[in-house]
Amino acid sequence: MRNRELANIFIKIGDALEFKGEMPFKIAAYRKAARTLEDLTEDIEVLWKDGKLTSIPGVGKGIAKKIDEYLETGEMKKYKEAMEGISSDLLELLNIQGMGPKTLRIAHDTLGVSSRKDLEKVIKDGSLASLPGMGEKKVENIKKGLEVFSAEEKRISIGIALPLAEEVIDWIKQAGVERVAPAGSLRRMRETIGDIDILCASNRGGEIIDHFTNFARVERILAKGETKGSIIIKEGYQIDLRVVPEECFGAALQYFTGSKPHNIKLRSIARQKGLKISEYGIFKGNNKIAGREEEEIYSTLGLAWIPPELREDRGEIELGKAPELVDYDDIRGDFHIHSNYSDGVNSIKEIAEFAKGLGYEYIAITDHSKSAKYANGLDEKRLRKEMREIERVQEEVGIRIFRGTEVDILRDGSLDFDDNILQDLDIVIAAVHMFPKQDLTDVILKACSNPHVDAIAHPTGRLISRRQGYKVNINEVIECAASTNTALEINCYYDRLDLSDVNARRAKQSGAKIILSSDAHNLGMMKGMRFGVGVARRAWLSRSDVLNTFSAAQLESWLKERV
DNA sequence: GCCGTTTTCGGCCCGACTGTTTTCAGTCG
Repeated sequence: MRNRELANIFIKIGDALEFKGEMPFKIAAYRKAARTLEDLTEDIEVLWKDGKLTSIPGVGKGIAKKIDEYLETGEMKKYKEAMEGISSDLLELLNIQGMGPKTLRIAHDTLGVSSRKDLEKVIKDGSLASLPGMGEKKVENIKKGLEVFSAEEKRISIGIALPLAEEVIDWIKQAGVERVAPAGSLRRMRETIGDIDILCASNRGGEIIDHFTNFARVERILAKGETKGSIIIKEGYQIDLRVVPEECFGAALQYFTGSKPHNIKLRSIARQKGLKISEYGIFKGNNKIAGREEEEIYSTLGLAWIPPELREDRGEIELGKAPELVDYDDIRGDFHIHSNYSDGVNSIKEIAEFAKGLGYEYIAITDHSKSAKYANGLDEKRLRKEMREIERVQEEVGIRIFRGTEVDILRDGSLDFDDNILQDLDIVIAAVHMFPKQDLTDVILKACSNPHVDAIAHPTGRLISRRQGYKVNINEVIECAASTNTALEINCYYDRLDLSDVNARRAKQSGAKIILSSDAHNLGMMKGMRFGVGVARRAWLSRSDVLNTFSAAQLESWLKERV
């Protein structure tokens, strides 16, 4: 899979051309192609071999030819040409807030700035401020931007951002406003969030913003005006609040939810109809014809309302109607929970009662297997004991509990338990818990092909905040899962969200079933399911793709039939 | 460089804000 590799090349070409002052639309074309490639569920090499490159949106004759050249020869003339006299260190500087292509160009040409160090130097010695069009304040902004830039990229997991946003929304509501909502990538349920965007309807902007900036954990107030406030809280996250009049709320919500490519496409549709969209509404000439409700924005353009999770310009607009997506209310159970038999903190009974309180029809208890020493993994004897306890609790609490295990996949692809005990369990999820340098694709494929394995847990092993995951060709795993009718897990723990939305969408297209699992080690973690639902929706999964929407009886027959 | 109920050329989303200017360019979302 070389999609990302090609996407990165086109991103660099875009940056390089921007630096060189090339036509903006050409630059946008490369970036659009890059983005499409990143999101593409098909393998670019397959499309290439089939001669279907130009069927990819944003890929025309020109870019197709460049992809062809690159896949054929490993090189791309256009890339070399664009990068002539330009280093990656230099292009990196374009990511600094306040530093655009024009500013970088002039700093490079007149002061020889081509790296972060150079930039720091010309800020310090005042030469940057002396350039035409520059001044002290601009330099100060770039300096601040450089500080943020240096502090590593800081995106927050949705699992941290969403509860935080809800806390802030509660605070804003105390100022006596009704309509307050998250916007931006948070509302689109992206896996990670840059800044937290919140939108509010009121005619008392200044007053609301004032109240907002008095939030308990404010560290610094960045901006405080009549319509917009911006704070940084103690944890280091930026939160922006915008206040608009009630009659603009829908338009503003649509606008600030984005994504940018989605909005661009909507606006071009509006333009074709002789309309104009802004965050204040849809206008025909000077007449506002929509804006209070978000649905109006879409319906005025002749479209059905589109769920925020889909708004990425990945075909959701052309579709004409919203696809049926799995919803949090559809979730009837949880497939991956640890009890105090291994490394969880709660008893099976506590878990069962809590699950019942969540409205679940069933859960699976899946403690670690014996090799997972660090997690107090169960040997066969303890697992048998646990199975008996599960049966008792099931009777007592009155919720279906599947007797399960999260069995370790060992280095040679064999499982940590033998068939004798696996066949006595209701559900077996298998997982890798090691991080060797070697590629684990074959190891996972072997486990996936084992008829006793019903699902592969956290298939790539990534942790959003701190590790990439093991070396694995996830597309091969997806294909294998589809062909062996083995489910793939979306692990809903906020720092995993593994599968990612892109991989989950690939899984759907391959026909693999998906399970959502909290991987809970305590009761609170069981509520993390909603983050995984976000991933599933972003992956366009419908109810029939997700086993958690099945009834207990349907599941039992699925588990029986798949072997 | 892409693309097509204004089609194979001539368009390509829109507005706010900022800081530098003295009417606007650059940057951002």
